[in-house]
Amino acid sequence: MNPLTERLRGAGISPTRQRREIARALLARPVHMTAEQVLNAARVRAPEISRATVYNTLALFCAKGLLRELAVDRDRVVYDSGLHPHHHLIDIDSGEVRDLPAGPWPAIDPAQLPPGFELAGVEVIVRVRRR
Amino acid sequence: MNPLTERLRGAGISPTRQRREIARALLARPVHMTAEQVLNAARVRAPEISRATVYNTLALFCAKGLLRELAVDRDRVVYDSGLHPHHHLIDIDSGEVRDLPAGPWPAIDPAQLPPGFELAGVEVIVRVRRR
DNA sequence: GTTATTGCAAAGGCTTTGCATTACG
DNA sequence: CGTAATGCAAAGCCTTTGCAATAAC
Repeated sequence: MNPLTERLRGAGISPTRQRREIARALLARPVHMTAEQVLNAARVRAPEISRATVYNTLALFCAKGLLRELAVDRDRVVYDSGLHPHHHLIDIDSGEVRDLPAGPWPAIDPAQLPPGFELAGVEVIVRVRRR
Repeated sequence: MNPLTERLRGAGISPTRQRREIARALLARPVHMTAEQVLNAARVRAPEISRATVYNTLALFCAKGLLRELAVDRDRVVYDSGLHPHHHLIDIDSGEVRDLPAGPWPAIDPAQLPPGFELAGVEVIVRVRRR
């Protein structure tokens, strides 16, 4: 039926009304959104949704691999629904995030890691400012 | 005289007692420290130093280019006194930060940036976990 | 009917602010 | 002396938590 609902089910997540609205805002296409933006977007169709539910759901989606959390800087966190390997270009003044193809940087060779560690992820952030 | 004091002067920073203690903790060698760690370290020799002063001073040192602020994740920020180009390896469980040589990643070609933007910095974070 | 999910409001943690006091040149 | 820096406590912001009400299966 609804592909988003199926995606939630596939990830082992009960597709409640609130979660479906959050998924609609976030998972329909690759986007970068703050928690507040997600709340506002979800409230368009589900006005009663609470901050707590948004935060719970964002953490749940991250844990299930539907989202990535991206620490833009000390006080900006965005949730990224682009699942393909990619990096980020960030306007340091506005906080706007844009995707970069993962191409320019080689993958990490796991053998180069310190002994006893395994790779959990690589994050590349290119910060720019308007000239 | 004192090389750290001279460095502060060279950066256009009045070397007050508190700032000298913060510089001693942070700038004497390349380290990664949280604001709280800086406060504790500075209080060893300047017990009256306040959180507000530490935060003010960290922001000042960053603005003057003596430090870089590194957003490890949503709730971990460290200040990095390593000034040479380098990237970071982070234990996602402990938050421990280690430097990586900048080598494996080529420098960004400024011509590749979107028009109207200039490069402000590149951050590479390799996240690992204990196996 | 049970169990999971939600909403609310309060609590939390870290950072910033306002302002009087103190140190500095 | 005049300006800049500091300390304190309060305020802020975003996020999490506790718990009763609600919805899902």
